[in-house]
Amino acid sequence: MELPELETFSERVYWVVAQVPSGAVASYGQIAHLAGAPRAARAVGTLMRRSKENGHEDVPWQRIINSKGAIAFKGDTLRAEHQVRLLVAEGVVFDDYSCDMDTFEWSPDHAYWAVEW
DNA sequence: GTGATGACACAAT
DNA sequence: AATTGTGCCATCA
Repeated sequence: MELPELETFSERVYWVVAQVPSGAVASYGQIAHLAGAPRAARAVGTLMRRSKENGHEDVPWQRIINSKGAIAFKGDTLRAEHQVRLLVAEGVVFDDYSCDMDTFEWSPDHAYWAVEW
């Protein structure tokens, strides 16, 4: 695949997230880093929450969790359970709203991840 | 332009 | 292990 030339941070984030394969997960911080803003993990969370209304209904938002391997918004039980269901269906093993990052965290394996946006 | 808001991350309790 | 405090930063109002 080719590295697209995306202007805005949000577009780059959505593109990176789209690269995460089924059966794997990635942290907000990892996505922020790959999108060129290493410390913008928090902003990535905002973008995942709003992905649908931003016109990115197809991005696998459910694969983005926090750095500890847990669902980020335990407050919203309904939504959290939905996310876990989706991930389990993809083969990720969850226990008490969290999974083992050593096993399931996505490892980007292409050289172009080193390029600068 | 300015300040408030989070699906974060990390260190210190 | 769980909670609290700080830093962060793209969005939104």
